[in-house]
Amino acid sequence: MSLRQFEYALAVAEEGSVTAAAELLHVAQPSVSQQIRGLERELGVELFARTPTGLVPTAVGRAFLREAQVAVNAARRARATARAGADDMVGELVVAVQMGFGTRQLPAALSALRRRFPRLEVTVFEEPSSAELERLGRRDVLDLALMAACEQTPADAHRLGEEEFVVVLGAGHRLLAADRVELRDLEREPWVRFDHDSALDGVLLSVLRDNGLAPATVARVSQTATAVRWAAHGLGVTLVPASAVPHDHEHLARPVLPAVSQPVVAVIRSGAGPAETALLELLRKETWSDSADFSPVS
Amino acid sequence: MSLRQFEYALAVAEEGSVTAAAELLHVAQPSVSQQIRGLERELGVELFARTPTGLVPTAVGRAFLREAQVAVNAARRARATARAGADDMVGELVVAVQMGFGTRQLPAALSALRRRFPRLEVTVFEEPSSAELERLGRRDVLDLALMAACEQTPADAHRLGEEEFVVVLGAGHRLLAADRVELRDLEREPWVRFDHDSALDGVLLSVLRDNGLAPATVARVSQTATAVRWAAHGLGVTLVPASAVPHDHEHLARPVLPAVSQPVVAVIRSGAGPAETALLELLRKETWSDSADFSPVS
DNA sequence: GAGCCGATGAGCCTTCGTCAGTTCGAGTAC
DNA sequence: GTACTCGAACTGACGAAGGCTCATCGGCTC
Repeated sequence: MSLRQFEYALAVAEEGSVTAAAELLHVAQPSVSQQIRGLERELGVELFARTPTGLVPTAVGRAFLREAQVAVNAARRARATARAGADDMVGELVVAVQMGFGTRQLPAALSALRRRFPRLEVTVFEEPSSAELERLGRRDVLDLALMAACEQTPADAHRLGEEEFVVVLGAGHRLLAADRVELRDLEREPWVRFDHDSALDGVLLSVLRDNGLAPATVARVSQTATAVRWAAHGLGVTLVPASAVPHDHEHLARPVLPAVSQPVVAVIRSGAGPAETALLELLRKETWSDSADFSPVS
Repeated sequence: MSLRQFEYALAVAEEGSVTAAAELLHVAQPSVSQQIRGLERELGVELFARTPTGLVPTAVGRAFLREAQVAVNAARRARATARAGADDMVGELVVAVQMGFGTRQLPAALSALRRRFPRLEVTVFEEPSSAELERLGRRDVLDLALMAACEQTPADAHRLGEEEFVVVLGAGHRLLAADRVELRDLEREPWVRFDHDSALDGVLLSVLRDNGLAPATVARVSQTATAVRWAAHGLGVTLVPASAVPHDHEHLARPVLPAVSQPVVAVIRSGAGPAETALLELLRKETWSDSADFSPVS
């Protein structure tokens, strides 16, 4: 697969035909046709249905093209970033956070950090997958990564505590009467889940499987704030790290039985400066694993 | 640029040398060296510094590699999505939302939609840029897109209303005493901004420029929930669509003078089914442009 | 001096493009 | 109903460009 193939396929989807796409791309029509065929052959699926008037994306083609668009956009940003030069990077702290983790702890630590380093500038990436964070960390392109520990976590990772998972229910939900929710009581509930292959969706699948359950999916989202908001609206229930629940939704969140939690670690860049090490210390000082807060309130 | 070059560069960053990366990639060492050189030549920048013991990413190289990793990850997901087949797509509604827009309206509309179509499953993408949403819409890979109107908005877009922007201040901030905030009073404030090239960052820059101001950047984030939370913590101030502010943070939000707002439109897929058209009608019924809510509360 | 590293040049193989032509389906005229 | 035309995608041949390996060189460290 190549970016060229992605660009050709996206052009075909947009223009509706190979011929029109070829004109747009300033290549001959057989070139586009061959690239599309080659891509379909490599993947073993039909991305487009052939009609007498042109090509139409299939359902799997559309799903594919959404990701292809992400790849092409990232490549364009990569080029723009490189061309803009390194001037933007001076004095910057680059932090990546696994989605939903440290949602309260990180801003508190950064506030304190800013008092020590008033000119500091922070860029934060919120990643869906701890595997991707591990990869970014290994490639030394981050200053600090905050993630759930997993089998690829390097030995020099700094353990911060535990992040407890809670289920968020809709306002008026019958299970809000109890302090905690038994997982089996969620058997027939529809779920607001996270994107395919994301770590948070993996946690949900793993937890449900261990309790002999299967999720009925009502929605897939990419951000924890969205999942919590949609669950609060009653679209379904969702399982998220406790710190991802805003204060005004805490009354809709309940710990689950059996309890679900994950160890949280920070990985700091080799050769890190004073700001990174100070942030690490400030994160250590934060409170982790605060499930005791999730009792019913008046 | 190609995915192959991205993979080679990421491998070099991870392994620390061309030779080790070549072994990992099962190609000869000159192949990796040439690909890296070709990439640097094409971009006109040095992504790696040469040392006697190997290559080390430069600051611009690290920024580049972060985006390269996003591209490679998206390509991997594209392949996995295609190979998994179309079975996952049956009965699914794919919605893309421009970051920060319709944050309250969409879940309310989806709740009502679910009452009419109980088996409906929704996937939502939250995109940073209206240009990317336009592109996805033109490529017919979405069922419904919700975004700020711009010059590329197609003529058949459905106008829903206005999204008013508000500034979020830290608890105890001096400007909270007033009903509204004059932009010029924010002259020396540090800003929690959004990612480079994102639409929300574009709005901020445009608004400040029009008022003769320049932002002092304290942080860059990708999600509106994060920006609001960090502003509430006092890390800086942030400018977001009003609907992105959760209820428990409304007391920290103020409309700005001169007022900032953007028209919100929905674009529906050609040949859309009953669920899509019903969602559109439900979105029309929601309340847009609710800045009157943002007065001080006891 | 030995070993490790990246870079260079030559040669070979693969990929991508164009060109010419073919096939197929839809629409139109008779 | 048949024949013709048009527009589209696909196929095969050929040439150019890209990517790979192999051999080698230069620089640095120990």
